[in-house]
Amino acid sequence: MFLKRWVCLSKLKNSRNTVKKYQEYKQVDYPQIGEGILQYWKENDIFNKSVANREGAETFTFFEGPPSANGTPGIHHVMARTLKDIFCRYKTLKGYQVKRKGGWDTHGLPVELQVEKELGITKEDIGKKISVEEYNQKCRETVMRFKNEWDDLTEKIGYWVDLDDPYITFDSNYIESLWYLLKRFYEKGLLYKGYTIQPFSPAAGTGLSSHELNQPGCYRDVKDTSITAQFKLKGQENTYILAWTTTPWTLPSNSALAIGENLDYVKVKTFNPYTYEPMTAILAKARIGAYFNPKAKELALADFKTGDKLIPYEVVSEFKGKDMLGWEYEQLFPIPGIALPHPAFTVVSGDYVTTEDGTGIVHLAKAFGADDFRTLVQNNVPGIFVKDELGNEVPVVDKQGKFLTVVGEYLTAKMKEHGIHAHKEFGAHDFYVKNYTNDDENASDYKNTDIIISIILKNENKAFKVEKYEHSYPHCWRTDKPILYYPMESWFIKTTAYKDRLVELNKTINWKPEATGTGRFGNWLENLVDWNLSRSRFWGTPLPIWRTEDGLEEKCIGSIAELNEEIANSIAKGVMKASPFEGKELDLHRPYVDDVVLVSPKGEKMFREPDLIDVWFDSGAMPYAQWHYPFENEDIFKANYPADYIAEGVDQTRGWFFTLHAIAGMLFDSVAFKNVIANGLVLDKNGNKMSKRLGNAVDPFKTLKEYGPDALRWYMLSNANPWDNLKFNLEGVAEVQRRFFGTLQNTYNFFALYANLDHFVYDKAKAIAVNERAELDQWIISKLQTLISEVETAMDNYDATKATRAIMNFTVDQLSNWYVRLARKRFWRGDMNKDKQAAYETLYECLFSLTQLMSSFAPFYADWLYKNLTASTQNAKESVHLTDWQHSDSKHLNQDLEESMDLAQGISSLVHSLRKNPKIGIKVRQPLQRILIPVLNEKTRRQIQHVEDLIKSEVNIKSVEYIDDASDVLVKSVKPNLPVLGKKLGPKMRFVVAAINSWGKAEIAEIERNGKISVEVEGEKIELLLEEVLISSQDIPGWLVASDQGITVALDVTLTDELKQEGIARDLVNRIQNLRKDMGLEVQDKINIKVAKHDALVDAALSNFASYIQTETQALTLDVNGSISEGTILEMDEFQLTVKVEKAE
RNA sequence: GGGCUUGUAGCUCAGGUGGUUAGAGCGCUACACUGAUAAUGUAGAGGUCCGUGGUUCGAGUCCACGCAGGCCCA
Repeated sequence: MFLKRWVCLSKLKNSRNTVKKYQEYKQVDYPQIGEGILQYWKENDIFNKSVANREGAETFTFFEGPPSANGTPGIHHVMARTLKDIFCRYKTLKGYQVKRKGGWDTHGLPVELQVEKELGITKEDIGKKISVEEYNQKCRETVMRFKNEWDDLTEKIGYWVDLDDPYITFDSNYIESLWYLLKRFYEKGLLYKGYTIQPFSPAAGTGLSSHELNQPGCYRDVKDTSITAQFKLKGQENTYILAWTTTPWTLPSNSALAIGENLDYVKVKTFNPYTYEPMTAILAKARIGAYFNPKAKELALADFKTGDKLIPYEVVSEFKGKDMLGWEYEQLFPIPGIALPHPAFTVVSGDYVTTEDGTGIVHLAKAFGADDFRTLVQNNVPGIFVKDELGNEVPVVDKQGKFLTVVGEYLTAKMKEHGIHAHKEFGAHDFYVKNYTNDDENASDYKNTDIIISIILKNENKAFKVEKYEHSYPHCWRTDKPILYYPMESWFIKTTAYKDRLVELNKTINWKPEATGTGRFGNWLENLVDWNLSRSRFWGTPLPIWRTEDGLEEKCIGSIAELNEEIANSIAKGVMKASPFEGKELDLHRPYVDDVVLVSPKGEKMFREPDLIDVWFDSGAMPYAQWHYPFENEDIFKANYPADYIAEGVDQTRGWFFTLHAIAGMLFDSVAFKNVIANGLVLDKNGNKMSKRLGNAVDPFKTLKEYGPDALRWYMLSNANPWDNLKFNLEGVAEVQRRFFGTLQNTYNFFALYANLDHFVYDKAKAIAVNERAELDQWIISKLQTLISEVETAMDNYDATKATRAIMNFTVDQLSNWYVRLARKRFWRGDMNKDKQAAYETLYECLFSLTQLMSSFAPFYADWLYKNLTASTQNAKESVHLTDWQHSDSKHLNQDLEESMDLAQGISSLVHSLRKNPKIGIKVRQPLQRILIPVLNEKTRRQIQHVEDLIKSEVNIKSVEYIDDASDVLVKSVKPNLPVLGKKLGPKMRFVVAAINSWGKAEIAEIERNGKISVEVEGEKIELLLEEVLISSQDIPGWLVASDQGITVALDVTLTDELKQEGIARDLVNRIQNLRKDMGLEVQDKINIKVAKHDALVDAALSNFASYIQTETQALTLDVNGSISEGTILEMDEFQLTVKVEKAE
């Protein structure tokens, strides 16, 4: 239905015979408006024009954070994409050229996992059951599977971005740019190979991703042997630091202890509970209760006898953690051949140390914990490693989860020494750290490595407490065995080297909300660790580093040309027979790059490091790679770097936001973006995360079909700040549609209806000057100027919520509810005259301005309305999106008038409220004589007088009277001006306030007369000045009074005969209008009225107000007769009236 | 476990620098309007401002500690 109208509208422009210049709509179908306008944009190439129009203008740069098209888009993508869109549209209106290149994120684990699932394979099968070539081909197909859905959504929600020429991260040109950047890192010495502690499954022989570790059921409660070990302080007799661990097998690898600098620690004199040797223990003060029985507190140390159950203890000193820094202790397991130089075996600081459990002192083993590793690296403390056959440093536990021989021999010797017997004979190669051998744990005398270590420590006076401890520990989802944290080789970008600069650059970025920049992102930068680039996968950007087998020679390739040169060289030297790219399209992915074997300067074969790089590097490099910089488009790149604006979900803080920032800061010494909005999540209406599994996900396509794009966008922006989570509720979308779009549409229809009747067509050149228009017109125009600057300020500050709310408030409350309602009669009464023209022009100008103000947020509806309004306008722009931003015109701003109108609105509201008072109950149609307004200053009186007529007609009263100081009916009240008095009086406030509140007429008169008054408080005299109190009028004796916000109004409720007559006349008009409507008369039809005589009052009303009744009802005659045949009986409030209404011929 | 964040009416949200009676929209109740009419208006009811302690003459607002939800990281 709408489409037909749309066609009509398009024809309208060319049809000279059409009477209606402004299309009227009985109903609007918002989804169809969306579709119709989208079609119009496509046919007329509006998006491209909006960019091309600004050729040569200053650029506003936006970077698109690439989504991945391997899944269907959800409702939260509408949020993210809307947010991106609005500022680009706004800046375009403001005159900037805004190029927006779309992009696709195509690599990474999610794609690979999806393909594995679909093919029913695991990572191990790749290269065996399926070739890497086939597998990657499958990934390439999968990753763009839902591109059409994405493009469809992008268009339907009106996100203007270049979808025809997007950047794609798997593209060879894109990868070439990545290689260029990687090489720059490499040349600066910022790309290096090192270790990182990662979850590792010895049973499966593979590392595990954090994704795999977060699978449900991976963390399980298990009982492990826990030890509180004693680390003997060097040079002190029998003094031990206590440290607790749930992984005793890591104790031989201990090389430092960590404390919390601000925690309190104590030295406690006591006895070892296993050997009963006297000792001094060091632990956190807060943990005393966990290690010592309070019942033993009263016991004397001297009374202790070997074997006593209760062990006495005595705190002998107390100190802060930072006092312990640098303390040295003896190695717990002095295994022959494993010694370490200073500062090994010392106390260091760890910010993660708590007193929640353990001793408040944490044992550190560099190879087996990420925190441990980081802390020891930061403190330059070496870890326990031994050299393998190749001379590489390896941990004392191998990749099968078994202690190396050197430890195994030590442990077997200790077992013999202490006579420890187990369920089997232990050889030097039998010490598996977790039960990876599947020994029967129920076998008699079963002992695992942890238990054997415990016994040795107990016997050697090195264990203070050994017990089973239940905790949650991750397990491998494939083998069900507990995982180990184990050092794995990895390539890193040395972000720590640029930490300070990155922090500094971040301070120049405008974050919305600010806290994300200073807090979440700022803290992340402050605690920066090197960026682990390596991923052991198949589908991704290969690391362009080739190495000789001994690792002594290395090459980093920075371009395709360089690669080809090296290949040629390799072929020339006879290492390779032919290039793997010979005769086919260049593809830098695996497996082809792995087939490239280069040759080193020394003539050695060089193989590519098998790692892929973190996909976040792909997207973080988009400012450069999207333009294939530096190989192409250097000029475009330079004009569009850094970005003025980006927006993504807050979950990207450590993802895209960081990688953009790191690459820009480290290689270009620049920020990558100047303004950023980190938007929150879209939750369901109950605040739960949306998920397809739970079935609470909202389908964006369905929602668009039902509500159209504009209401959806508007709702998302206006309901809450985008950086807060949004509880998405369809009822909210419906509300926005009803309240905002519905009201606006009604206002437009009202305009169109009457404009067409009056043949009004807006012509800017002929418009009446604003200062010659009615007060009401000047007021709404002034309000409009205020609105324009509000929207502008909000948008310049990246605050779309404020902008949309301001527009909504203006449209609904000011324009529709106040302006149109009060000006209504001007539109329908009489023939075209200057006042009427001014009303049309004013309303038109407001609507027209609104189309531009709202166009960024509701691009379809705004353009549709714009086109309706400009269908008859000469030389109108094709689209509101091609217009130039209107600026707030200060000469139309009238603060005084706006204040007047506020008073009018406030006073009207008070009178309405009085009329509704149950004691009075006089409806608005019944005129009343007067209201009384106390005014304490001239300004207020003048401002009210200004809008007196409005008030009178709005609340149907005859006159407004003012009472002031001169009048003795005025009763004033006084209250303290707290902010002013508070500063002056401080604690004495209470008494002074009480005094002021007790004041009567006399005191108020005194302070008004003298400008000051003296009060006695607690025997002290205090002088109060006039400006320290607030005087208002709140009561008029004998009148019905209402007051609010400093305005007081009294209503005269006396009904004279004349007022009653007018009330009757108005009632009659009302009933006759209903009759007219029932009879199906047109607005312009004339009638004749006959009324039966009733009583003196009614008859008088009819004769006195005859002309009023006739004008209002368009009656040519009004006869009052004794009786009427076939009349209609009208139900008046208190009586019945017989009338006969006939259409006049 | 850590960092950040949110908590105000049944629901969604406003509430610069502390100030007397904490606001709006929706919903609800009542009324009005009936020539914007599948529209509209007005009024009313509805609140231990998550809790506890503290600072202050005075705390929704500032501080501390909790509780509950969320995101990210371990």
